Amino acid sequence: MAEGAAPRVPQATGERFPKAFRLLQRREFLEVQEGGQKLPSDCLLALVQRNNRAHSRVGLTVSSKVGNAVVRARLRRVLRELFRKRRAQWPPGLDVVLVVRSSAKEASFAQVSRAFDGVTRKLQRLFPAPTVPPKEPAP
RNA sequence: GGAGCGGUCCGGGUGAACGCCGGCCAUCGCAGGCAUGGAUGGCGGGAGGAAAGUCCGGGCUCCACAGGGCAGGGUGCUGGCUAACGGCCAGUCGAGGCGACUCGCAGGAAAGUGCCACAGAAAACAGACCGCCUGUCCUCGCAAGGGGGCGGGUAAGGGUGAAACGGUGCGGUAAGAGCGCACCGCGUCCGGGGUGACUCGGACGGCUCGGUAAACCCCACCUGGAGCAAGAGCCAAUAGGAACGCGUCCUCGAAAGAGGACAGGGAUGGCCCGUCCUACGCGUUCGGGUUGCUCGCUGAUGAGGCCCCUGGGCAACCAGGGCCCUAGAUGAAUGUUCAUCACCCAUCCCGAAAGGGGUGGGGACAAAACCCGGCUUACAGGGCCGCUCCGGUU
RNA sequence: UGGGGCGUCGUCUAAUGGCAGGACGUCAGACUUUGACUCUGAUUAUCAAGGUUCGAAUCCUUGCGCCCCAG
Repeated sequence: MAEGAAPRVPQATGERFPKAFRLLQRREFLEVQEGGQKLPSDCLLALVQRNNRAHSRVGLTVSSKVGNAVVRARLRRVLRELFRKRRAQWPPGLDVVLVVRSSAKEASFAQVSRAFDGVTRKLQRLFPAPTVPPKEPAP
């Protein structure tokens, strides 16, 4: 697991959402879930941990208790859309796992959007804009 | 017009912006030790009728070859279709409905075993509680007759039960009984029809044969196991990995070796047989566990779709021709916003009505994960076709 | 996604096809000045819908829910 060996990352600005901005390995999820801070917000639960990258990455966890495949897919897509649009408001250099609670089963786009903004505010408060990378990476 | 039955089709359309996934082409000494991946641009593609449940069947892959018997499992009216099936088509029988039509795990209970609680006299080689009839004895009574004891006949009647040993009627009898007769049921035989399930007709028997096999079982047929996280390949360094040879005994032989016998372990889902391989250790040789990546992986060399022609078949389906089509992810791609049209609901306005317009709201079930054939279950709203019954009008 | 297992009072568990039992709970009463302990009584269940059977928790079919294993 070479942290500095990332391939060329596309433009970090704009509203694109390539795979480089996402958590893709079970390892990475477990690492954040073990050592990250918990930020609850309505139907969402965010787990945050610093990474040593120039950008933040997000991973989504929607268990089968939330609903059937259609409901889960809709929530995933809505959250990805929100991350794509609001990514610029997030502090850089973070790995975030968003866990969807079962209360989101009936939630509309507006409700999920409100919960997502709650996560954004908490992130901004915990990691103010001139973020200094930590001296040693998390274990 | 009303009520209903069956079949079949659809599952909102168009456009715009920003994104996502993969394909082809081009560019980039962009990343990595390699396998391989990434970025940017262009062009075209991107969920369902059930994609679901995972209830069956098959392809495909590996298990060394996929064999025989037993056990186990599955199916169960008949004939056909199919790669196969527990599926489909046609028919038979049974049940339901006035009918269109629907439903049925629908073989065997006279091969054997088990079970049939409670109630009831009796629950399976029947039996006798009450009752009915009757013989004899005692007794009461003038008598008719009554009561009791000991016997015999009976299975019509009673009550119990899910079920009581053929049913109904007539005759018959002391009372009764298939004891006799008629019809029905049952069984056997004969004849006709049908490939067959079965059916039609006749004769005879004379009632002997309860239910339960989604109880064991019998009969007929089918059946090896696991599953794409199967499996195959690639890569730097360190092996504990892999392959090959060597087991014991006997005979022949000087030896090399040849032949025969036997034991142990393992694979073949279980057991037996058969077949195949040889554990440990030693020697020789080859090379790579894990991580990661690629292929498998999306099909034009398809069990593909349409049902448009031709032929066969009642049909399912088959043969030939024609046309059409096919997402490929792997923390897992389809979302957000807007415009507009069509549909449904509520409400308001115009209008005699038909209808027109405004505002607000609504649109189900459910998302590929190797592929295919079925089954089952879920589903807002709608289109089309055929048929049945009832009522009205001409 | 694939494979496997299980559903009985509020909880943990029993029940050869024949009245669903027990323990811990809960409630009420008794005992006690009160409480605890103890005693007595009550309460409450076969995941759902069909089918087989005289009769189903049990057998069959379909559905629903939960759990486990495999990266």
